Amino acid sequence: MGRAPCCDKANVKKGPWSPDEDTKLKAYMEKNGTGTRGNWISLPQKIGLKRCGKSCRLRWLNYLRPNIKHGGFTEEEDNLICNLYKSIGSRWSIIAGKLPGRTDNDIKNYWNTRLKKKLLGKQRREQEARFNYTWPHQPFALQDVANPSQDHLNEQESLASLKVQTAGERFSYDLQQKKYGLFATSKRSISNGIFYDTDVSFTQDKMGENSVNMLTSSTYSSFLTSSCPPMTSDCCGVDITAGNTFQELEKIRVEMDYNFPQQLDGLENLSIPEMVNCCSVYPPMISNYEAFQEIPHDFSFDKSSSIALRQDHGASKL
DNA sequence: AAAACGGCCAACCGCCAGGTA
DNA sequence: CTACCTGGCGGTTGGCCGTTT
Repeated sequence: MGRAPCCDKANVKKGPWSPDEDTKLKAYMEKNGTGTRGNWISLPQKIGLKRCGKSCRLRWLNYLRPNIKHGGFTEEEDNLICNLYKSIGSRWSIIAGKLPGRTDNDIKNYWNTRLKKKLLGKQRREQEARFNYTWPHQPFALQDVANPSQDHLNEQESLASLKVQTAGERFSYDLQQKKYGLFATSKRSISNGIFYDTDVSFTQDKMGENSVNMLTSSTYSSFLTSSCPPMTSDCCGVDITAGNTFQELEKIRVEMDYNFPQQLDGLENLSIPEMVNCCSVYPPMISNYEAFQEIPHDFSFDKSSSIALRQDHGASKL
């Protein structure tokens, strides 16, 4: 049983507001203000609008109220939004609070349609300059688990024995987006030179009874070191991040394609090696704000092996 | 010329926290 | 204390419109 609707949906107008409706709402608000609790719900009836109270509130706050600015974001505003997003994420109302005359909705739209791309492009250029490396062209970072010194084996020859050594952050549950599928890593931390991607990939309650169960995993720890055991999980399943073979990943991808076709984020057309390549090093193709965080500065990129290394811990390849 | 595509943005949806009866 | 209600919020949708094919 769902919760009761806030208004009678059948008798409520939806869609764009007419000038007449705007005039009525504006006149009332300028005369009375929002006042006390309960005003929005009862307001449409008072002024003869066939609108939901929440719709009136939104229209007033985002469009009709005085001193609202639309469009024409300045460079200063761009920088402020980017910096705030990096530090607090998608807290649009708080960000809007720092930008007089801007609404959270406007800022959200502006971020999603323009600023995100702008910032990502800038970050990518900076990182390419820093590593003197062009991101999309790195070869796969593979390792023969039985013989760790043998990087770059031909995956066609021994695919089954090759394990994905790279980040795998595409396969995760995005805590920000609350979505399953191929998304940026949910949380990354570094300890003793080892990266940990905390990925809640699939859980039983969301997957449904006919789906495979996959679990919370701590990526690199699973085979790079025994000192950091994988995180525990209350459901058993398959670790779909680092440590999986390509064949295992391919199987998972097919499952995901079937169960979550909307959420593959464009990667469904890539081969598994391409997908892994896509997310093997920063910057991943992001969907949440953590991907905009600074790369730790003790991080370098080994162009010969295309593996990211922490400078003080060369043995801990990623 | 028209169909397809993609960007933009207003508006909607549903969840949640906090206030109130 | 608790159930209910409202406002606030972030994510998402859908329609409009300009551009490309």
